[in-house]
Amino acid sequence: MSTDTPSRRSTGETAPSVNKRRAPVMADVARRAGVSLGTVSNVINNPGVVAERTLRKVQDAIDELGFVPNQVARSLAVGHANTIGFVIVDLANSYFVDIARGVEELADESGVRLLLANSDVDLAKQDSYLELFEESRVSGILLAPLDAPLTRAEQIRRRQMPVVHVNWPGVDGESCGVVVDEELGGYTATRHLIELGRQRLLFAGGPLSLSAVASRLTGARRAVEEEQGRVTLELLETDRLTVAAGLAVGRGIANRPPDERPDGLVSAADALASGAIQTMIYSGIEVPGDIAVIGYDNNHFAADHVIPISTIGQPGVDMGRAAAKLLFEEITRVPHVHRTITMNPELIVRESTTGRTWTD
Amino acid sequence: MSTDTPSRRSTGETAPSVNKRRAPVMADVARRAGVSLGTVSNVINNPGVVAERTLRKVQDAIDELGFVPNQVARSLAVGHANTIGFVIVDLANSYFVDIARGVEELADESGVRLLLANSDVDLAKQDSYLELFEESRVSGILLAPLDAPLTRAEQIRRRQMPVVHVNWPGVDGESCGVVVDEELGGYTATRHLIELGRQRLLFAGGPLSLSAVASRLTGARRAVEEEQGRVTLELLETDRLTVAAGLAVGRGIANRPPDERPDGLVSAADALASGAIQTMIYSGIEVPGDIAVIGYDNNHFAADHVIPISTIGQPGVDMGRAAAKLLFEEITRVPHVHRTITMNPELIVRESTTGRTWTD
DNA sequence: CTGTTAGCGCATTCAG
DNA sequence: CTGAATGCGCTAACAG
Repeated sequence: MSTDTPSRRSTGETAPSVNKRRAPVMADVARRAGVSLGTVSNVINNPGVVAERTLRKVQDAIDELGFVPNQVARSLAVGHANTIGFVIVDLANSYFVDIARGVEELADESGVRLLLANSDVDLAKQDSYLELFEESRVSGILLAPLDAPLTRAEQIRRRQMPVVHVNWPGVDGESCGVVVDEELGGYTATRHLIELGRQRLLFAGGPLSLSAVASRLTGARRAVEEEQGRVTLELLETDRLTVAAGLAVGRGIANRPPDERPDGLVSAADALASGAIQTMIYSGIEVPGDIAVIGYDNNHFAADHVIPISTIGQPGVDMGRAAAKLLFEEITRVPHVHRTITMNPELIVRESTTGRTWTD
Repeated sequence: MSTDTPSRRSTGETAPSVNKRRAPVMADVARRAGVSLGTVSNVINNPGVVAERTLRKVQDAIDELGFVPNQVARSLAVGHANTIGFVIVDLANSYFVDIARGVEELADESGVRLLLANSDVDLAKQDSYLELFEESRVSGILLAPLDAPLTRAEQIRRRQMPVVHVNWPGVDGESCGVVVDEELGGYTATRHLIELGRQRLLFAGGPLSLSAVASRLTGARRAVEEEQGRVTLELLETDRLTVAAGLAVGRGIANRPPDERPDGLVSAADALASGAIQTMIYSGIEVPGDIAVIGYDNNHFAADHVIPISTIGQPGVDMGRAAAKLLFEEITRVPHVHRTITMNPELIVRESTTGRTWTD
């Protein structure tokens, strides 16, 4: 056995082609270690079953050759990949990144690899990635879908590939999903302001065609109705849930006569709240003195705002874990009825409602 | 040929086991269409070569069976996957999401699929995903690495797997990389304030151990030195590049006597600038009247700020495209010397330096 | 404990 | 243009 570099064949090649070093395969390792192919397979997948001495011999051969097992071949042989795929509607939204983090935690614990794909709010791309994952024979697929018919996902599910939805309830009785109780979030936010004594509330957010916004509004209305007329709720629908839209909301409020302004603002998103707060402060309105403001989403910047923003936090990481758990159940065929797990949002109280600010 | 549901065998099975519907494979399609396996393969990969009539027959069989080609088997047979992998240091940073978008654009155009993995600023995870991609025999790997030795990446590269770095220069002469000229960005930002007539500048950012921050500072110093004493530059190192740190910066400025305040603030990040602007406004300092502020990164919220923030934009999408292009060159063995592509940042002028605000 | 062998599902010759 | 045969690299029996 030659001890020189294994990367170069000693058969004087006459062909002008590049001496393209073929990646070493198991057979090469077996030959070099002087054992059979099956044994090499065992040291990789079943080390406990092979003799210490053999194991070391093979390990050395692997190291010397720089052998990297071919997952593709492995997957073909075992019939599935030890991998799950996650198609995400919008990677720019930290909420989904949190979910991905949760999924990954559980995947790690289960020794499963997680592959991500960003559909970027594009149905065609979403479908394309779903197909890629199906064709790649991943063990299962997680889908944080965009607001559109999920025919491709259903099709895939019908072909026996486990698909679990995140931030979407799933098809009743046919698939699993993990969602957060948006209505409860809207209720909780509004209730918080009411308990602080606010009585003239304004709900800002939109478009209402977004089911999340609509649910939050429903929750807000329920909280107000419970007060039997002691509290009013005004609705201001916005085009989007952005800081820019929030600036406009704040401007609108500032332009009213002081006694016609709300004393509490329920904002359907932190970005909106941020914009509103910024313009209101700029206009001399005290937050929360004159108007208490609560946001929604617990975006990263909410805590670091001039006036830290009270908000409703979504348990992204926990949702990801829950979704991954459901998926693993389906993958391992653990008997379970398809269900939708609804998680509770969390009230996070900061200065935009309670009044202590960094200036104190 | 029975026309009833293809999913159920008509051979009365006596086994109690679940009637586990095996996913249809090419052979099933071939049998159903009454052609051979090779022909089915052709209609999928080489439709032009097969007769119209045969093609339709096979297509129908595929549809009826719900056949989904097995990429794993395909990859094994052809020796590689039509896929590239992108290991991203931090998905929560929109800069990298932009890069990913650029990569995907080019991948789409090339008919290559893109798989993402989030290393989440964790070296172990970064290595783990690099291994996954190598074992999965992707065509090539893109790596936006964290600030640590890239031994695993080099190892992989040495095994003939193309690896291109993004936001990292690459190993000189051995690998390719795409970076942005941070020093030029710092220079451009500072030059902008100087051209607006500002003379007492403050550079805020840190920690300086971050090479990006250090380079931006170097650029800022160069711009000031060119003025030969007409302009001064003060340095305020921060712990982090967050809104919270920016609030502190603003507070520090506000607490000074007015005549000791800078008249221009070069902030190493938009988040920092945002915090500073918010506290300064809150304290009655005019922006940009008293102090012009420029940020860095062109984060999404910079444009939607109370006072829209002038900033230095990094061409994330273009960087992604450039990196993908380099990778494809390596994959297709287009002869090319390994090189580092340095892209130029872009000055984006908004109200925090020029003075028009939404209140006008 | 180790060696042998038969597929996994598909692409790709090469004949017909 | 179509069909039969061979192999991609590995796992999983099974036999030794």
